[in-house]
Amino acid sequence: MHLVLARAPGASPRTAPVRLQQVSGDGGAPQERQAPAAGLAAVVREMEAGAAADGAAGAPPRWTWDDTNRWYPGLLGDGVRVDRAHDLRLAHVILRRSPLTSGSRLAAAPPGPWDALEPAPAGAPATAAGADALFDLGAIAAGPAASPDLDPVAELAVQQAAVAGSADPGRLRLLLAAESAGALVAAEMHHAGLPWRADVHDAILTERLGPRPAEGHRPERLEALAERVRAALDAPASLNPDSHPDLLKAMQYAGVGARSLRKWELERLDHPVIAPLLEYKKLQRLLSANGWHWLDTWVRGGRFRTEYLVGGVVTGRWSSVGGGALQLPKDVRRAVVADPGWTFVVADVAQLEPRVLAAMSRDEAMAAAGTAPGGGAAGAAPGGADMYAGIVATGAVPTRELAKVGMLGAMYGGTTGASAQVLPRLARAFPRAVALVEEAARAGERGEVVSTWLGRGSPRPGQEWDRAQAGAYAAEGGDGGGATDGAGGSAGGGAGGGAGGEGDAAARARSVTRSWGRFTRNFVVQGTAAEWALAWLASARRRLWELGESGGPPGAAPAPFDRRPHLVFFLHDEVVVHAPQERADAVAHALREAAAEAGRLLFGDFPVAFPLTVATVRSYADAK
DNA sequence: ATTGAGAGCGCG
DNA sequence: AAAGCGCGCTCTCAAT
Repeated sequence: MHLVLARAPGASPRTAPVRLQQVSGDGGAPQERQAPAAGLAAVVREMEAGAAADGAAGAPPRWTWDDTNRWYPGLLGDGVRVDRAHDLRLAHVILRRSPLTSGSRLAAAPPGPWDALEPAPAGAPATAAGADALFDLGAIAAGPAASPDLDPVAELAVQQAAVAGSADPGRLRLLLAAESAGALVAAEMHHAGLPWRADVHDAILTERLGPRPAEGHRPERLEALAERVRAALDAPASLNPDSHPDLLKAMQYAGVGARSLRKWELERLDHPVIAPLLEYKKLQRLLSANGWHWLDTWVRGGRFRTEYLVGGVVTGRWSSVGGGALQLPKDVRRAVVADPGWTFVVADVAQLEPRVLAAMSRDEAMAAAGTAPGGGAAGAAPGGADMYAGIVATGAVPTRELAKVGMLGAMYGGTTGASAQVLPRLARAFPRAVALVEEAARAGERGEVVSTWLGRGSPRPGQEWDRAQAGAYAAEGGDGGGATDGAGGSAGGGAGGGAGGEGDAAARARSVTRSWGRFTRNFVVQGTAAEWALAWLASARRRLWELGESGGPPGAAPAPFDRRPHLVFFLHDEVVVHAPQERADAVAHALREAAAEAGRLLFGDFPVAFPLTVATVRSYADAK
């Protein structure tokens, strides 16, 4: 049963009463009640509790709202958790683009307000500086409420019709439920925050950079390295190592022979400047990306809070804005320390993407390589913890390293080097898996849309692709026609190709075409892996809650998680759970069960394993 | 002063 | 070791 939340008209959006409209499946008129804004949490709490008390008879409502972040943070602030949700904004994006719903009224309609809806922020950033950073990036809508002409009940009906009339309602229902559960998880993780010891972080910085300098000055270790770089190049004190053009010129003058300043390129050179320069770059990176300024901006009250953008990547992966949360360097993770009496349970999936590829292509030989005892049964994770070793065991390739680069090449579209060399052997051993990614690439090259396992559609190629195709036979270089770039933003990156010579046009077209093929090739795998991860998250969230409360005094975690294990971090194929120490084993078990459930939800009884590596640690850095 | 690009590196 | 996918973020520099 869907329970649709909307603001009643009048007053300010913050204080207006809330309409709760109960939409049953039979198409009848919704039953409605109202709650004062301040009393919403109590109503929700009561309905959730009532459903739980009813047992199997009363399933909890599916809370249906325009954007989870417009409603749920306030409920969490009042200590209220909900079991299920339907996020209309996220669902709309999926249904708009899915090939499974291409004939629906939703997909046929011109872009409307639901397409224009920007994601709402989950909560106030730690500082004004943080707020500026968020809004400057423009990724987050600052407005407190969606536009009033949004009718969530009507939108829900349109969405339900699109699903019911689709080519595969079951998959779409699963996808939409998983996406919405992800939105709940994201809001809850923002609410809880990632435990962060500012004092430990500061100690890391001081140890590596020297004491925190005055504003506008380099830390002493960094300044010393800059001086060594200048000395090795015979460069004046005015040389700023952060200025690439200047540094490159100085290196040229000194005969270093560097073409760029990339790390791996510098590493192959032999010159006295290389060692201090690499060290300088490393420390400068630490300072600028995760230094004291980062600490001041993003950590408050012992927690780091970022803004997760569910579905922020076209493939369905999450992105984040604020603090570079999904790029936390390994060595900085030492500052992620569990509260006293609590611990972290860190779990990640071994080789998620190739396993997903094996399952979606129904390649039993490849799936077996991920379950065979030959695949390193030594680890704590049961069931073929190392798929690459399993591939070696089949005899397809001689070494683990080749198995790995070969599979990555197959999934990314590698055309050179070792990965291309072993591709034929992988294709012979695992014909179905390789055929699936090859077909996705060909479809993309033809300009077609491809789909994940559950039905998330890839974006259509943009104007760059169109222009390249046109340019291939007519190198006139006119102004590329206005490319209707569907709602939701484009994925196409890339350089705007200028008008070039005729001979280049064909080559450029080939390059653009193949580039899009690599994108669609990877889309089906990365996107399906993201779906598996969503299902894992959703299942883990429910199982963790069902573990119940621990005894003893509440910890530092905020309600409703103050006595409960809860998710605090998610990184594509990895989760971190913050848990009372004595619950660690139960949490680990719940995460493994959730992984198995995710596999069943997506792939039924197809025999593919998703083994986890699980570690119980005080600091995140100790997990790997 | 603000904006946009390119380069580079962190993560999966 | 460096081709091939997806991101966020910082720094500098040129253009506005």
